Amino acid sequence: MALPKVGSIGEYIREQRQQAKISLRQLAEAAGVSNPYLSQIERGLRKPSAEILNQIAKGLRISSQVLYVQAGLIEDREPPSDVITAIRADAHLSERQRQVLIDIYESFRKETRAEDEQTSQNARPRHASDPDDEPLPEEYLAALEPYAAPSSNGNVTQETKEG
Amino acid sequence: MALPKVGSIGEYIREQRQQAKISLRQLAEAAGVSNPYLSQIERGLRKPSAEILNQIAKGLRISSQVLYVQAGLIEDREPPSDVITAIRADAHLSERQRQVLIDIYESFRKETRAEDEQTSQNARPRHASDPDDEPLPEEYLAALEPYAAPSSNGNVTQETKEG
DNA sequence: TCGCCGCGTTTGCAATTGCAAGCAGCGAGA
DNA sequence: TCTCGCTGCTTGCAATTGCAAACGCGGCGA
Repeated sequence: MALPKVGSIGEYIREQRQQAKISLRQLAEAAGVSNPYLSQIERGLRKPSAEILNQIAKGLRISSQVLYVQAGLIEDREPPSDVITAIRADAHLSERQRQVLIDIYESFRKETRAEDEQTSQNARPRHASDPDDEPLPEEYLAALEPYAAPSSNGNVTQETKEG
Repeated sequence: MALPKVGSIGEYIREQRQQAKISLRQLAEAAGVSNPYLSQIERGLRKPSAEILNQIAKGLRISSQVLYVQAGLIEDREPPSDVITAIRADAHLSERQRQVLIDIYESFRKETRAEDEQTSQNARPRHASDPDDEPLPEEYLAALEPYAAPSSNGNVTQETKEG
């Protein structure tokens, strides 16, 4: 249902606000938005941006994702079921880390499949480049480098930093 | 502050787009936004609304949540990642492979968290006696051994995100 | 040498967001 | 009665979004 239901997001916010027994102005201040604007949002006259939505969610102490779903900004809670999807959906990982994990995983899959190549239905090729003939390049080992250190150093060194 | 890094969302989109090997115009059409607007978004000149972000996510075939987190629209205090759940649920992996993947993943998480730690006090405090802090023992490297084939090409594509 | 096509970018402009200021209604206390 | 203080709502207005049109650049075939 693509239908944004712009109105319903406002109703939902109002419901939540009244359930929390706080006034429009209180929520507005807690959320850091102006009172009139919140009023218009609740009545469906304005379509708040995600930033505002996020602040309102904070003011209401509810998950912003719930609000986003209500607003139609997130399709639905689609929990990633398989490993690769989960890795891809993990926002905590850097792009490189993601790639390393995926490639290692795929290599593992291949290794296992070679051992018992009877259960391979569930396997699904993810990339156009099927890494069938390439072992893990040293890039991956480089990514693992911090862990290859002898046990004299127990700390993890960052590979990339941004600032 | 959460330091939204509004610019980084554009870079991220551009990265994803180039990784998918599609042109700006193609993505724009797939996402249903205008080409110039997408151009401005990618260069950080415009801050796209969540609606646009959602459409771009669809065009890129990636999770919109990831984009929202990148845009700072969702606090990344998300539920503990489904990556581990997915790994544990994967019947094709051996127990040792599973352990390797999980440990690598957790180490990655730790690195990233160490970077984020300045901005969010929500990060889990880590003590030195925390058993999770151990580096990967050589056992894990042994598990990776078959892939450690020393290819003579020292070609590591190092992507510096920004300077 | 043209013309054509695709790439990303720049340039105005309509539409919209989001806010400050102000308005009307209601209950409490003097 | 008047006056606070609170509720939510209406009204302009600056700032921003998002787009259509047009631009410069480079490659390719006639």
